[in-house]
Amino acid sequence: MAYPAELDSSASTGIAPAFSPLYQQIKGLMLKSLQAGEWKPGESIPSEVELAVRFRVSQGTVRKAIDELAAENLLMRRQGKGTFVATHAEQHVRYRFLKLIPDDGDPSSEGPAQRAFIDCKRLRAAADTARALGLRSGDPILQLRRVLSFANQPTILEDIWLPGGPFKGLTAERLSAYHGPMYALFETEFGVRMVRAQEKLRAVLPDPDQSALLKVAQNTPLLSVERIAFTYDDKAMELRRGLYRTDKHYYRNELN
Amino acid sequence: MAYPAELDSSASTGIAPAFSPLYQQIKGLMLKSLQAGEWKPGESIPSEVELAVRFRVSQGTVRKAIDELAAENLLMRRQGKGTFVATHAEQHVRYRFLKLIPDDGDPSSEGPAQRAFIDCKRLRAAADTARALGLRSGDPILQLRRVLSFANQPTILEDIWLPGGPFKGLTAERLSAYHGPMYALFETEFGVRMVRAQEKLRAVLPDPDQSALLKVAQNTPLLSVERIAFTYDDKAMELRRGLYRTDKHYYRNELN
DNA sequence: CAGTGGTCTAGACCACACT
DNA sequence: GTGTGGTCTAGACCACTGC
Repeated sequence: MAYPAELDSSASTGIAPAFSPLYQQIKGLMLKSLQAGEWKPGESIPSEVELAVRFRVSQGTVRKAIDELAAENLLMRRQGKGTFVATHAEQHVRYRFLKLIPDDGDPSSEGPAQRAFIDCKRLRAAADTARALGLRSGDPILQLRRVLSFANQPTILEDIWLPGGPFKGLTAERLSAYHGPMYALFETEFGVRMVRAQEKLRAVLPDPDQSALLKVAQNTPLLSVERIAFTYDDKAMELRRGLYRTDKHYYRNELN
Repeated sequence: MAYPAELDSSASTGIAPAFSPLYQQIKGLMLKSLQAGEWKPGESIPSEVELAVRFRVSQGTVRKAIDELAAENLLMRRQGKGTFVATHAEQHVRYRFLKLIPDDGDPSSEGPAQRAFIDCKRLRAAADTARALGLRSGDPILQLRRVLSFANQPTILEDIWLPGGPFKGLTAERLSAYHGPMYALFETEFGVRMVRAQEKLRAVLPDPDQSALLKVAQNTPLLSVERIAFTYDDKAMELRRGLYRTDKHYYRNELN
């Protein structure tokens, strides 16, 4: 269990010493362990004292590294139990990235979403899709389309694009068979953990296909939500275009 | 400079001891100082060592309190200079709550917004407005309407409701004369600092008035953004309904 | 009880800004 | 140089969990 101890001696680089605190370097090493799958979603990581020994620093320094990773929702601390790798499979963080809330404000009032997969095909990336995912035009990708219904009303229409490589073997059947958040399945089946995402929102009108699938009139304004989701290494691993009905729901955002 | 030292002795309450760490209590005291205006936006607060002496705790404990306040954007730390009360008047935090970004992604490309105040009247709060602001129906409130234009194109139509009491003396003239973010004026002129806000987003169609003011067709889908903004004590101090054009801009959101 | 994370302290030293 | 925030350490003790 000896460790490379590749901590920045801050010499020999010559140009741009760029002071990096110890705890940042520890954080980087821990990120590597997460990324490499040494610590898997839902599992506990070694205790603070163990890590302090391993990295040859004080417990306080390890602590500060963990603090930051916890603040970024990569780790979860539980007093008395340990520190755990965050996961999309837990009850109370499910749908962490879904900000659409029913008007009454209680997400549990309408029960879980009903999901219907309309489509799942493999094809070659178009230019814009490729760019968004950091691929090259023509690279193999996977395209999904699904409808989410709440209280038996179609509410969300989503088109999803995934890079073909990491998601080899993903089929409509496996998606339909899986109960729980899609990102939880990505974690367990493909080792892809979505860590962070950015969304671009617009108000749009649906095209005929879309209005039919959502069962709304064509002049119904809908919320367009384009999401790019990133993994540990800040690599884009999913492009998603959602169309949200907002007559009985709203998109909630907190500003700080 | 003696201090009340009203730190939780954690006795005598009887029911629910509810352990509260020292740094949380310090944080609470500092919040009071902010709220009371002892430390004003833009100014520096006492140094960590001074505060440690004042509160009779170690510097590390003060530090942790400040850390949390800084994480909530109430304070700003600047190494070598000091810790400052956050403000909406600074260049690099201007429009912190405005998430509408031009399609090219560069908020500075189109220069500052042109503002035009359409309306400013005092009236009595309707039931729903009153509830949102924590007032009673009929309480005096102030209603504003303005249009923000980017690159000479009307882009945002906003209706704003403010409680009459704290904003006594606010007029259309003062608003028009002031150059800079509206929230910065609130800070300097009325001692109201907006700290946090929540927004509800929907896709809607404009009514005739709205479409005329934004110079768009009536069947143009628009992004409706309803915001409630809060001050230090988590008291709602502003209700704002915005209509955003999203043909050349998008609403950007980061998910963590 | 032992093991975990959480708090608090005191002191040394570093990086940065101003003068 | 002085004063500020930032890092790192070592140790003591507290709160929570589960055996």
